[in-house]
Amino acid sequence: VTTNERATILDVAAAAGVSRQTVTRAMNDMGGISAETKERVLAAARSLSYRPSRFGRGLVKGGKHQLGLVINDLRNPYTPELAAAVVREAAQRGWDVMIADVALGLDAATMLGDLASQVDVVVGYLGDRSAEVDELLGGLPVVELDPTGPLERGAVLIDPTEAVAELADHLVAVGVKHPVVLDAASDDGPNVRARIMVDALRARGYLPRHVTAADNADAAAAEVEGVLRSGVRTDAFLAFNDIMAIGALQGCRRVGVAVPEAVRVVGVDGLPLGALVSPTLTTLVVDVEQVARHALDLAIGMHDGVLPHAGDAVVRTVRHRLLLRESA
Amino acid sequence: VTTNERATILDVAAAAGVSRQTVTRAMNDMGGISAETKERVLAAARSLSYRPSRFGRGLVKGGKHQLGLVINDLRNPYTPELAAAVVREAAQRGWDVMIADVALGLDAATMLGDLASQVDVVVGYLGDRSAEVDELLGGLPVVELDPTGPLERGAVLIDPTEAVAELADHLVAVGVKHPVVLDAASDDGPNVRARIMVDALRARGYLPRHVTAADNADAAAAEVEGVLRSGVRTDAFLAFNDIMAIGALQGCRRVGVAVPEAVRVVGVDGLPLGALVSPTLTTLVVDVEQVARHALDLAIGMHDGVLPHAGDAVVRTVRHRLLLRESA
DNA sequence: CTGAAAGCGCTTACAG
DNA sequence: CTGAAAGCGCTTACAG
Repeated sequence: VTTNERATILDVAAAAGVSRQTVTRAMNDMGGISAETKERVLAAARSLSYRPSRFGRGLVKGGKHQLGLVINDLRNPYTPELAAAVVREAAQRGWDVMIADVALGLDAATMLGDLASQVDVVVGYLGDRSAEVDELLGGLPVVELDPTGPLERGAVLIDPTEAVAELADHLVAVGVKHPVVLDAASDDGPNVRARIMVDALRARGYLPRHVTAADNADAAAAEVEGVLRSGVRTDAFLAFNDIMAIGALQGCRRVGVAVPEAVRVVGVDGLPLGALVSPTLTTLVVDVEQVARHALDLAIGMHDGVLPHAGDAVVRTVRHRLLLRESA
Repeated sequence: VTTNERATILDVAAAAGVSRQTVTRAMNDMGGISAETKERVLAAARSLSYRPSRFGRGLVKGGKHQLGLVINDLRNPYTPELAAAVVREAAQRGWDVMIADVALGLDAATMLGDLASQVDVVVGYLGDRSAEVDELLGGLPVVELDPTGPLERGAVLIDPTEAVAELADHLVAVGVKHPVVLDAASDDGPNVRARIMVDALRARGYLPRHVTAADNADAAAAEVEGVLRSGVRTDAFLAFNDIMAIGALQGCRRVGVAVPEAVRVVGVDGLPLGALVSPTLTTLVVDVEQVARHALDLAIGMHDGVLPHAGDAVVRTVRHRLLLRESA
């Protein structure tokens, strides 16, 4: 029988002239089967391109748990750091992870709904989709990473407050007078992190400027170049993240301004990349391993019913850490 | 009935006092059900934390196809570029992708065997695991990316030959006299790509040195520093990849050697990162989108039986492209 | 609008 | 060493 359909265990059994459970024994190296029969069955399986259905098998054997990781763009250097940490942490606990990259230009709602039907829990950056997520994910345990909206479910907060305070003290100590906060442009006004920076600087007597650029190195470089050429005195840039900080480094270079001598530059994230540029980048490091650990703790806890996964939010907090390198 | 087991459709049916297919109707927004009943069922489902089994559903509905992506380390900057391209390409064709990172320190054999039972095809970097893969993956269609061993299955080759020739011509044109090939250290001797570089240089009358360092920026920087301080005349480094090239840039900086004036540096991969360093990095770009497209073509072709997936190797080739920037 | 029956593809006891 | 039966959790016709 040559059809376009995928072969099933019964097809193999028929082709080999045995029963289905003999096929199971052969396919799964189970013993209780003669070498000769086994060979015949495997040959039949091969010739039919037979592969056990993961659904049939999963239904009876249970299958491994699957975690859905929602991310925003794998090409944003921070993302793979986080994804790698989640994948590793999950693997250690015997969970598989399935990645949905929402920045793919495909319909995000469809992707999430689709993911929901494949996995047991969801972890990730929901951003402004946070609201619609509950419907799409239909009661699935969800752990939101660094949520921007209200806390309605499991969440891992990433809190820069203390590291920013430490950074501000450092800037005071090295004599910075005119810092600028270089924020990522957003429709909703200043990002929380930028506000925290501004507040910390104000608390120390500064009158920081707040400028914005698109969240990439080129735009940041252009903005920094503009600020430096504008004639307004500036001796430090606190960037929204490392990529923008690296753009700031480029901007300084173009204008011929020395970092850190004339202008100091600080990023956020702690990407390995920051150690590869020159001058090396001072930054507020996120411990992604810790983020991943908390996320998995919460997700699995909710999945197992140890933690509530509706109503009250269960929250863990990870704090940034100031890493002084050459640029500030 | 409060047990630790996961609720099934029958539990919900019982709790709501309806039949199982009424539960199906409620859960799947199917109509043919009164608003009142639906609400009662959904409430029961909620209170039992009921979620349809993906196996039960998949068995009858078929489920989306899943592609297993085997990669070596998400934190290696090239990897997420590739992974993002594969995820996007797969999403466009309606396939889900599941990632197995073999560099996780977990048992690779277990991971692969595990992956095999979850997916319909496998795509990825098998490296020296290539040999054992057939057993682990049990007849699954496999597309190997940039294989190092013999071609035994689907494969996407990434061929630098032409770009290296072009690069060598360029080096001649700009007056390079003493190029060094900076290879990634390996137990099996020089990498193929390094050999191609050496050959191309020799063909143009050079007597290139071949040095090695561990495949990371720090090791490359140290090696380059050593070469430069050794007194042996050197005016170009052809690195195994961009990360090592960026290390070479650091090495030159430490010794106080100007790039590209005194020494030229070239990488391979075409990472976005190369545009962020100073000087910007000349490199041999891999078109990861194209790699992903070919990989999916082959994988899906093999899966659908259009392409053979045993015996003859089905191969596609992607060529590097020389991208001249500041460093060479 | 609701329910009884059949079946998706597999594995796990249980017989022989 | 091999096979007949039951069942995993769901959905899809088919009746009513």
